Amino acid sequence: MPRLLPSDTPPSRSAEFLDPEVHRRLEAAVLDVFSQSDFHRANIRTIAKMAGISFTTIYRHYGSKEGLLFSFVNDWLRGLTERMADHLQGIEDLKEKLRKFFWVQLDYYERNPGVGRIIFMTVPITTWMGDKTFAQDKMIHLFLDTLRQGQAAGVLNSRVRAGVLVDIFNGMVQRTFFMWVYRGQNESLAAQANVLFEMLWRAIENPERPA
Amino acid sequence: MPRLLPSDTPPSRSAEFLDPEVHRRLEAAVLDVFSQSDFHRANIRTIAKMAGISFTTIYRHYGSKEGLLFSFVNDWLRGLTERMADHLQGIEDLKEKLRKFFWVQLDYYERNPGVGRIIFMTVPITTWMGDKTFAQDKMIHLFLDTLRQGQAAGVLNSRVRAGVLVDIFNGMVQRTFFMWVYRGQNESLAAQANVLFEMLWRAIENPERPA
Amino acid sequence: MPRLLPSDTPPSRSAEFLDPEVHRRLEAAVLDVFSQSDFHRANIRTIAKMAGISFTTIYRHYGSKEGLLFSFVNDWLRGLTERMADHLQGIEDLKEKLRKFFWVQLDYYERNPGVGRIIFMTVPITTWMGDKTFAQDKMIHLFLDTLRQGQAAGVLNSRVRAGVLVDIFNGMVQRTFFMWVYRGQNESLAAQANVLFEMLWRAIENPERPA
Amino acid sequence: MPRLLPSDTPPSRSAEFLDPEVHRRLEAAVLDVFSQSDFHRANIRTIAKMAGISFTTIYRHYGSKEGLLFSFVNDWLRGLTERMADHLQGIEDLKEKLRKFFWVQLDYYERNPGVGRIIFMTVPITTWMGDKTFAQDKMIHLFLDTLRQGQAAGVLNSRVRAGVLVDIFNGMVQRTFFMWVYRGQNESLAAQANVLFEMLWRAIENPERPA
DNA sequence: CATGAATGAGGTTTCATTCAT
DNA sequence: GATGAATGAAACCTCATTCAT
Repeated sequence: MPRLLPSDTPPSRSAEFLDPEVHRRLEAAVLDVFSQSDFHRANIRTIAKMAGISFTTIYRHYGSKEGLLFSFVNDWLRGLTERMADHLQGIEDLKEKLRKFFWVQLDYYERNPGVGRIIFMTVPITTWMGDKTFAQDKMIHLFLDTLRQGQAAGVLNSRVRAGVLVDIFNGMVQRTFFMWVYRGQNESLAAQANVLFEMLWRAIENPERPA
Repeated sequence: MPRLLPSDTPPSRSAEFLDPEVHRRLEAAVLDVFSQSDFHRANIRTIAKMAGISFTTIYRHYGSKEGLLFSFVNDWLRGLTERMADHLQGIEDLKEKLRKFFWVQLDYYERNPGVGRIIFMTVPITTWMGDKTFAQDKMIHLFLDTLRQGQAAGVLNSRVRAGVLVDIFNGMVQRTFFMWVYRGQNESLAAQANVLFEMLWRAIENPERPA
Repeated sequence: MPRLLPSDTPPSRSAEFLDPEVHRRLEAAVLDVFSQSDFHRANIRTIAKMAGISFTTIYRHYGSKEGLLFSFVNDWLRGLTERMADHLQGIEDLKEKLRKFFWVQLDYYERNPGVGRIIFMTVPITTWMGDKTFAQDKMIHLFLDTLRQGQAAGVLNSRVRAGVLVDIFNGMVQRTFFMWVYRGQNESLAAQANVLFEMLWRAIENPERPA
Repeated sequence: MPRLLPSDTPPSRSAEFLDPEVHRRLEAAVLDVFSQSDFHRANIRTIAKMAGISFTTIYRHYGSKEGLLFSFVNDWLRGLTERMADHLQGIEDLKEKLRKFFWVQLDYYERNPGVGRIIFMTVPITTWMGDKTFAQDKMIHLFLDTLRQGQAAGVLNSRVRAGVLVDIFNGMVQRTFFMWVYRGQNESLAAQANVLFEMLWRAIENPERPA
């Protein structure tokens, strides 16, 4: 069964030696605090107290407030990426692949709204740009390859770079998640995946392709 | 000719009585500092020095760091909204209207990349949610009405709420702007408007409509 | 009839040209604010508002917060001095003179507790030392002469400088006033004058004098 | 030998955990700054610099400018009280007890003129009234009891409350100290104790007592 | 190693005082 | 001359980060 919860994945970076139980408590605290308050309002001492450790310990393991957040976000996104890879297995059809790609993301953020809030809402994008691993997002690269193949095969619109197709996808994920939160998280997010994906698909498919 | 530069629009809030020249310098400083650094790194004292005024004066007029930023962003967005209204005049065709809507935004942010950086990149979305005027964005409401009419007329996809169409539009604007900056602001942003809009259009148009 | 109320005396310094009615309101405000709060907590803007004038006007007339206070305290003390001179007239006996001297002060501060609070309680002594007129207190000089005559005549203790006798007198006035306020201003201050003065008298009279 | 210098007594309040050496430097700085300038002119940052610590540390330990001053004044006065208790031991005669009481104070303030300046000159009395420990001055209470016993025994004037006798004493101490400073701290203050005390004694002794 | 104390930066607030109208 | 805006200083407060034990 695929990994869903962040704590199922081992910590990255220097956190290797943090006691697993402590690591779990710290993760919960990070998720809670950073998802509830803007990055600059989030207080490391509060996080430390919630995790039952001293804030100095956090510093020794993660170096800085950003380091702490980046480490956990990487864990979380790795979890998402692994699940994505797992889900994409055995799907041959490009459209179905992309549909799945879209659905897995919405489903993940619906199950982990705190993670979504952190990535899309409480932390400014420029902060992510300071994270080296941000640019190396494996998921994106896998996705890009798929899209390029689709363009080469004439299925997808090839008038634009594949990156643009990614942008459309991601813009949709981000905006959809944000508005879902903004409007109160009422309906299911994943349940909207199909109708949204169909629109997305029409956006990126090759308009000249013979139907 | 339409208003393009932020300073062309009168200040909002309590800034009414700030000397126009000082207001212009302050605007330049706010634009500079907030677009270069994350919100929490932006330093009010630096802004005051750049604007050649005392930082107490800023506080008396704007009340807080957020107040300062919100005030100018409101000015800027009002400028964008006015320009938008100006440009949309006389366009009857729905598709052309939406195309214009998309283009004006990309063009605006290309000309005012600092404003775009502030709105989309350096300030977390949750901070904007604290701004009362954020939700009252007139531009969005105008846009929503147009989209609803399009749905009613069977031109646009009516399986989703009009809000979703807005989300797709805005997600595209935001993501496109961000990636444009991220990739170095090389090509013209507005120049991509048409090809991107065509994709957008296919995403939102009514798929069952007889062609 | 002797001058009792501060406003009966004309303003000093540069305040000559302040409208008499404004001057009266300003005096009331100064008395109120400086007697209720420590010097550094007293707020010039509050005073100005209470007096119905702009704080800038105060600055033009009095130059500074200290200048404002000094000016009125001088007016008030001049009133006390004049009344003192008035009362001492026609008293030949040294002891009766000193008794009167003591009584007039207690009586004055009982009637003008705000003035007493300002002089003895809310303003640090060092602040008074910055007031040129402080050292030139005419009342003290008149008093000193009287005491010196008493020493020369063998009536008062001449083992100490006359200044010391003044200190004992003033220390008693100040401490008595302060404790009267501290204990709630219950009994009459002037009513205690006689019993206190008798003690004072025994302190300063020449112990070797044949009874 | 009795404790004389302020730093010989342990710190009060939250300062328990301040490094002793730092505490000593801070005490010196507080003594210096607050004795030279009026309370409202005293600058915490200057004090911090002089003490070689960060001004945040001062705030964490003392909470406010007043808290800082109150803490040290309490230390100092505790030192005086202890020395007083030490000196009064073994004195049976009331007059000698009071003489000692007077002398110890003058001697203390002569050795610690900065403390005297702070208590009597640079800080307004009303500020002390905000200090809870001000009213609980143990020294005063010890003294009061002694005076009451003297009144009961018919040695001291019992026409006035014992509190009045304290007032006379304290008024004399305060005024004597102030004028000593005002006149340039030339002669020894303690050396004047005896002649002043004899005057004081005549003021408070029972005038009807058979000699 | 883990911890709490100290630090420095900077947001916020209040005011006496000065500037410009 | 009278006024309000602007200034600069400093108290106050919080926090990320570093230091020392």
